[in-house]
Amino acid sequence: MKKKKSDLLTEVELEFMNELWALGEGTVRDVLARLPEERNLAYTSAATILRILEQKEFVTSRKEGKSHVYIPALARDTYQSRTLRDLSAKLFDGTPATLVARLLSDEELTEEALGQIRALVDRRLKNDTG
Amino acid sequence: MKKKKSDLLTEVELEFMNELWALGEGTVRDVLARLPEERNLAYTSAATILRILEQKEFVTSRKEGKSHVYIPALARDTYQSRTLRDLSAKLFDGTPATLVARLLSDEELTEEALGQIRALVDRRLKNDTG
DNA sequence: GAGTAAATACTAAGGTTTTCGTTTTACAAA
DNA sequence: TTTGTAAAACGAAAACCTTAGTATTTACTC
Repeated sequence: MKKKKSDLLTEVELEFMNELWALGEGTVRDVLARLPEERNLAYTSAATILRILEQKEFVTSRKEGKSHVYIPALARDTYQSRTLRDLSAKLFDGTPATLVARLLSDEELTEEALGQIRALVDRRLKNDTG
Repeated sequence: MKKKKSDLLTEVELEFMNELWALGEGTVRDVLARLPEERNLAYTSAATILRILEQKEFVTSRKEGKSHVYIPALARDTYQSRTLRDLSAKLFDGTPATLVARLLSDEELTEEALGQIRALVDRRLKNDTG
């Protein structure tokens, strides 16, 4: 029983997954096209990263013409939750309230964001009765 | 202008910083003693990690007897904020409300945690008027 | 079926992280 | 002053991440 490798994406893997999530699915070229101009990544590098993502089972692929089309194997939501749980455990003593407290204490938080957050909490509390 | 160097702690670095934050300050042996039994890390490994943390300026140190005492160079709060800003940018489209939404959607969130979060938001909103 | 353009597979270099053995240094005890 | 012990400094191996060049395969065209 070898225990799992961390379940979390590396920096570049996340960069690619974000594009795939935005696209729904896509080829190497599709993903590459979405990266910022100044990124200047070789086609083969992009192909390697997607191959690794497939190997790690973050994406699947199907053959279409001569290309592979890559499809996220987990939803962005799911990965967001996983990341937050991990972060909460490692840096916030496992108490999500501390995490929110820190987020709220950020000076740069806009009024709008604050309002949205309050609405979210209210809604969640309402739906919870029962 | 090579600069860069993401400002963020690696996995093991964070593990060590957490112990230093809890201790206030400490020697290699102090930190090592706080790690879980099964961690089984060699003294020299721990010393190396602290040396790296010092080199990256996450900690400072002073000499005391024959040992070095390591002191966090940034507060945990500060690092928590930094991490959340980074995560928000990379995985939540830069909108903290999305992050909170995901956090709230976690099934395992307790009633207590939920209440605490609401209280935090309320307090923040009150203090903001004016 | 052969040629060709595009895609994938293979491989590897260079960087960082994690780990620890060996050597050097500093303090203290005899 | 010599010697013993604990810590620090050094160096380096192993694992993993990022990038990309070269080789091979694929599928479409004539």
